Amino acid sequence: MKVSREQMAENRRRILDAASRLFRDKGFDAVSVAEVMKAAGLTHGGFYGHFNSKDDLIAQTLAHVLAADSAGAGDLRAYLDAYLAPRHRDNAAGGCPTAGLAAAIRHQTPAARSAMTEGLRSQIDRISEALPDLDPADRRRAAIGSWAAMVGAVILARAIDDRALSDEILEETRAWIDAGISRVSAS
Amino acid sequence: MKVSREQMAENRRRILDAASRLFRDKGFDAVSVAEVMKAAGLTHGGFYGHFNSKDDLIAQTLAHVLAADSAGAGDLRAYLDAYLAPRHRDNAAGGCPTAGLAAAIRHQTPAARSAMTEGLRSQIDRISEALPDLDPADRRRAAIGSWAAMVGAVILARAIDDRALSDEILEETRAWIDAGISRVSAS
DNA sequence: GAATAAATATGATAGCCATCATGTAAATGT
DNA sequence: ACATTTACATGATGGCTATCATATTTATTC
Repeated sequence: MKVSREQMAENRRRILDAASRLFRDKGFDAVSVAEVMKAAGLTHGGFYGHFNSKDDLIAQTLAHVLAADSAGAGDLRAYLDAYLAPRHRDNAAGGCPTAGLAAAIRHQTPAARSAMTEGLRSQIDRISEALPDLDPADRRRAAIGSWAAMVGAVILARAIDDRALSDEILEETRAWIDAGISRVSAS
Repeated sequence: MKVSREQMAENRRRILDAASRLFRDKGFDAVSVAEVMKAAGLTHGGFYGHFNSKDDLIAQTLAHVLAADSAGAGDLRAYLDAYLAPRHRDNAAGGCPTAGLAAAIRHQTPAARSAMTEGLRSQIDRISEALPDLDPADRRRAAIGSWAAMVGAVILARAIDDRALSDEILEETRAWIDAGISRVSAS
């Protein structure tokens, strides 16, 4: 049955939100279109009224979730603490989309890669701005190196089955980044 | 037709090698059993004489490739330079299995996760040993932080479609790690 | 060297999933 | 109010793929 304009807009948002969580949780391939629609409270039939294909959904979901991710790095230390924490590691569905999806984007369409590119660019800028006032080149370097370590650490921590080692990866990476940032601020 | 013992052993090796390259290149889901067998010069029929399932192949391939990966970190600076290089980024099929597969292991069987855990453990030890002689705790921290950044940087560099930004991610991460290691050695 | 065992080939099968076709009912515009 | 549009539901369909069944051919064993 037909629904109102606003209802349709809300449905679209629900689909994107559901897809975002499911993709982060299980990966692009392990989530079916029907599963996403069901999680959004609909059936699979209406899907192609909103998106051209599953690939299109993936690209739009990425743009959606990477844009929403814009919050965060105001207080860098607090962001670091929350990011490199067991709670974040254990909450992929609600966690950072970059940590959850970046590795899979290599195998996606150009539109998806493009969304990731813009998301990464703004994330680097955001972290850079949160760093202490110094030589812009040093800030950018620290932002890139720190972000790579954050994403890598969460990916590694999620990949292994040894809780103690996983916790250690998070904590030592946190301390390592912390020391690196202090080094920059102190120079 | 039946083949000799040694032929069978070589076939098994060929299957694992082919699987290793294909999985790194395209991901676990995008590679079919038949594709692996064909790349190994066989047909799909013989597969279940070597492995119990595709999941079994994945777990054994991981153990195989992570063990073979043992080389590397003798000269840490050289390893870093080669790892965080466009050539490595562009050669996923022949590159580091951790960078190529770690993120996907979250969705695999316990056996696969276990193989990854041991691989990560020994990689951290290897990097740690290659670091300058200092407080063991500092060495371990530097090894973990550096490895997280290396893996993260290659994953990010592969995810985006802007060559210049991708190159920058690699180079700045390299410089950032380099500075971090120097800091440890100098302390 | 005959008999047996076994590795691989060829050829199903069954299930999942993206996508399409069609029906239906409610919203929108006049 | 009526006609029309349209968002979504239900119900195919075709392709892919993991896995299994059976045949074939050759190593291994006695």
